Formats: sequence, C-alpha cells, structure tokens
Amino acid sequence: MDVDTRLLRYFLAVAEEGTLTRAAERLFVSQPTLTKQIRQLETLLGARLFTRSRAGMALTEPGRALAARLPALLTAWDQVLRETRRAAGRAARSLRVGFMASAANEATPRIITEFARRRPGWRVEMRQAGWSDPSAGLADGDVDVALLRLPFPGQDALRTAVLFSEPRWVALPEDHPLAVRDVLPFRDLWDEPFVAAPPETGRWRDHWLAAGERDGRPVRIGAVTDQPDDWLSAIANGYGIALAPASAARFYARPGVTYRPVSGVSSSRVGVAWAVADDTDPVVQDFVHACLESARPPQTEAGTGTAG
Amino acid sequence: MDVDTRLLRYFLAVAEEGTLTRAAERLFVSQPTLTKQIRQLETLLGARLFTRSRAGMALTEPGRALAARLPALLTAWDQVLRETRRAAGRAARSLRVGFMASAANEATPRIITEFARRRPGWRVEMRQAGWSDPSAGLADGDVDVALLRLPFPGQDALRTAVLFSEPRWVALPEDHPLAVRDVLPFRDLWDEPFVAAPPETGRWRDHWLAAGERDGRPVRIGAVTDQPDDWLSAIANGYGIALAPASAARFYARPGVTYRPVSGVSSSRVGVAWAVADDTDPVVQDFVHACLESARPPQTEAGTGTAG
DNA sequence: CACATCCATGCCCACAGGTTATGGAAGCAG
DNA sequence: CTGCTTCCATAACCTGTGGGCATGGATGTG
Repeated sequence: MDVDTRLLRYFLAVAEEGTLTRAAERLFVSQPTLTKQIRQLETLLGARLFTRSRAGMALTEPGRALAARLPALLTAWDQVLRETRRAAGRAARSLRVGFMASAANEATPRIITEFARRRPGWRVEMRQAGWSDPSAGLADGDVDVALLRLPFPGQDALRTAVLFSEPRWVALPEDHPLAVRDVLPFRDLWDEPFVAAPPETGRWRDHWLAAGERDGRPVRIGAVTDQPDDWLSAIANGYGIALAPASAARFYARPGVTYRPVSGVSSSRVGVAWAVADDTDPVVQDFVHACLESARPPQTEAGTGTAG
Repeated sequence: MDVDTRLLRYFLAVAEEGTLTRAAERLFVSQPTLTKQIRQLETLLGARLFTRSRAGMALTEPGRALAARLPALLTAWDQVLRETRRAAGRAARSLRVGFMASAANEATPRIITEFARRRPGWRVEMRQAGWSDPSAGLADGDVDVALLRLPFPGQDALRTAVLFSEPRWVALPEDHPLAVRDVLPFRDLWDEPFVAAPPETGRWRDHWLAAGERDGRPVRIGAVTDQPDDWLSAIANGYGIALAPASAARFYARPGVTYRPVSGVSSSRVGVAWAVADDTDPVVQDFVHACLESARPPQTEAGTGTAG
C-alpha cells in the first residue's frame, strides 16, 4: 500500500486545522484539491477518517489513530533524509556550512582558506540561512557546522565556540533626528520603534532588541522582517531602527540607512556551532579549529567589545 | 520533501537485487521505468545513490545510509496502516475474520451465528486468504482473528485454539488406477506425484504433503498451486494427487476429481488464531469462545480422527 | 565475431493532482 | 423571511509524470 508523504501531510493539516478551507490555505493548495486528496486517502485506507459537517472536519476514531502516529513517522523520514544527505556530503568530500547573513563577514574567507589548508581536497558548501532560523540549518541537520551570532534558540543542545565579539551599532534612517549625532547612548533609543526578527527566533530576537538591557522598559516593535533586504527597507522607510553588528555598516550599506556606534549596550558575539555527535568528527573539528585560528576581531574593533 | 513509498520500495529492490533489470522483474515494472524512477529519487535527495556499471547498480555511501534505514521506516508505516484499519473496523463494529479456503467449512455459519448472539450489533467481515498465507492475514495484522488449519508457519508468535480435527482424504483424478479402491493406505501414495502449496508456506505445506509420515521417503512434487481452483485443475489434469480434508469432498467437488478416505495418515486440525495482544480484547475473545462452543466435528467424522 | 547482459534514451499514452468556477447546506444578522 | 457567510462537494479542464515499448550503447563471453 503506497502513499505519498504529501498525502499524509495534507491529512495532518486538516486534522489540526479542523476545516478543509483553513488547511488548504496553510498548505497553499486549493480547497477542492484537499477535498479530493482526503477522500483518496480514505479510500486508500478503506476507512472514514473524518466526519464532515458544515462546521468542518472532525476526526473519527481511525482518524485519531492515524493522526496520533503519523507525526513520528514523518519525523523519522525527515531524519533519514538528512542522514542520507549528510552521507552524500561526506562522500563528495564536502562540508556543509550554514551561516547567518552578516555572521562572520570578513572573517569568513580566512576561515575557508584555513580549512582548505587543513583539508586539501575538501570543499565547503556555504548555505545562507534566513533569520527565521538563527541556527542556520544546524538544528535541522541541514548543515554540518554553522557560523552564527550568539545566543540563539536551541543553542544548549549544540556545541558552540565563540570566535570574536563585535560592538553593536544602530541602523537608522538617514533623516532620523538622532542621525546627526556621532555616538548614541542606548538609553536614548529605548522609546524608538524597532525592526525585529520573527517572534519564533526567541532569545536571538531578544538579543538584537537588547531586551535585557533596557532597565525593564518594554520594547516597541515597528516592523518584523525575515531577510536583510526587508530589514533595510523597513528601516529606510522609517518603520523603526535596529541594532546591528558594526560590520553591517560596510556589508549592508544602503542609501537612506546610516549606522552609528551605540554606547551602553553589550557587544555581539560571533560563534561557530556543531552537533554534539560531531565532537569526534575530524572534518568538523578541523573546521572549528580553522575558525578559532583565523578569526580575528574585525578591523573596526572599537567601543565596548567584550568576549562572553 | 515529499516522497512516495513506492519510490522507496523501488530503491530498496534495486539495492537488494543489484541490477535494474532484476529489480524491475521483481517489481513487475519495466526496466526503463526503474531507470527513470531511481534517477528521480537521486535528484530529489540531491545525492548519487548508485554507481552504474555494466555489471549492475552498486550502492554508494549515501545509498547505503538510505538502504540501512529505509526498511524500518517502511515497516513502521505498515504498522500505522494496520492499526488505522483495525481502528476503522472497531469503529464500524466489525470484526475482521480471515479464513483459509476449506478451513472450518460447515462449522463457519454456526460460529458466526453464535458470535452474533454474543455481540449484537457487530458484524463479521470474512476475508478469504489464498494458500500463500496460511495465517489467513493474521500474521500481517490484516485481520483480527482467523480460522485455519494447524499447523501453519508463524503459529508460535500467535495464540491458537484447536476447534476440531478431521480425517485427511486424498483427491485424485477420476481415472486414476487407485480411484477404484474405497480406502487407500497412505503408503500406497508415497510414490505418487503430489500437488503442493508454494514452498514459502513451510510447515503448512509439509503437513499437507504428510512429509513426516512417509517413513523418510522423499516427496514427489507434480505441481505447485496457490488457489483451490488451480489445485483442482492440476489434479484433474493428472499433474498429481493431494491430501485434503474430508469435507473437501463436499466443498470442492469437481468433474474429473474424486476423493477417497486414506488410512495410515494423521488427521488435520482446524483452529482459531489471534494475536497475543488480543488476549484481553473482549470482542476477539467472544469470537474465540463462539468458535469453541459451536465447533463440532463435521458429520463425516470417520476414520483416524484425533485431536492434537 | 556474434551474442548476451547491462543501463540509457526517445516516444507515446493514460492518469492523477492541480486549478477555477459553481452549487448546496446550514448558521447568523437584519 | 431574506441575504450573507462559511463550510464542503462537484464539474470541467490543464499539465506533469509514471508507465509502457522499442531501441541504442557499452562491455564482457562463447
């Protein structure tokens, strides 16, 4: 009895949402498609999985049985998929490196060079992650090692090493009243609206809002963005300001956005992270050592830099 | 990343067979189909799974990783499928009963009636199994309880109760020299070719060949059949003779085939079987009790009948 | 050198999964 | 009671793809 995992995901979506219409929206398919697919799954299994009513789709007893066991199955498949891809990377002598936009910045080429020196014949496959995943794919097993900003959610289940720290500056619209000043005390920014990362990024979001360094004052959120491009636009358009690593002034320059040093806020730490299981993996450890050896504070080291 | 389990089965078949051609035969698809499907799986995973050569398809490292984990995954899916179907049966107040052709014969209606008396509102869903599965679907979890002939392969992992025993007769071509006699001593049949069940049915096949009651003489196989119809045809066409329960003379009468009592061979036992997990299931136990209570030796009880 | 045995390719057909548009049933507001 | 909304089901249609057959290319073997 063959099934496509897509069908199973469809089923789970309907089971969770309770109506075809909402599940269809979530899955980005049309509602008639779901109608047909769910019906097909039912005939395939030879069991009614839902009782239909104008109120929506309610699970039957066999439906509940299926819904209870499916998630583990899909997770297991995901795991197999990842392990296979990892094996493929190894077989091709390729290390998958995830990185956050603006994580290591100018340190990155040096790291790559140093890794190449230690592992001749190996290549690195760089994968940029969006802000929705501050672990840069490491938490999902999509990469073997990641260059990222600390702290990030899920960090405790992984290994991390700090490479360097870098002062946090502020990015603000060119015509912002505070833009005339050279250095901005953080407390002057407390009441400004901020452009923030999505809420699911947890402590990483909090860190870039410096939520713990506002003396208990609440944060005003002016916009939520998921990518550097949207982030810059939001700032340029006046939706808010944002903290950013000092190097962002060079790597994310854009007309309408200026960067200023900030005093009274801690630095940002750049780190390398890997899975606990790779503590003994020679290739991963070579990369980590390459990071530690070649990472130097960027040239613009000035202000409140402190390693955590 | 969505996959059809069919694709995964294809992959495993190729991995096990070592060549596309043989795997294609085993899967009952054409070889070009497999070529395309395997290639598709590879692009889907982004990894070479096989190294092609004229000698066949050899697994790569990622291919081995996948092949090692897939069977457990497919088994798990099978399990989920069965549990869902079982739940569906329960929700519909329906007990799935597997039975071998000619297992309980005339006892069956009495059993059903007795079960209906104990469980008003429930119905039984009778599923006939071919000879290729002497557990009548119970080993695979396709049914909740089964009426069958003992012994059968896999019996030790299940619960069984003997209902009655029935003498074994012989089915032979009408014009067979031995057909003129009334009762045939089994030893007179030792050198006759027999029509047998498929080899994978193990001890069940051996039982119907009475392999252990030939004083060490080897069995001559004249034909292998998987269904009653083929079986009768094979006998009528003179490919061989076969032992059969006495009741087969009534349930499987066919022109060209006659049945004769046999002396010197043990009886056949009819039993009911269920899964160990259902020892405490009230519905299953009701069915078992219905069997035990209403099963009486068939009218033709004569000869060497002994219960095991 | 012919032949067998692999896998790959090209061409074609059928089907299934997707879409939009529309219908029917049943609550809810006026 | 009527009209609106919110469900799911149905119909008609399009297209991608899984499947088949026939055939080609590579490489050993009698």
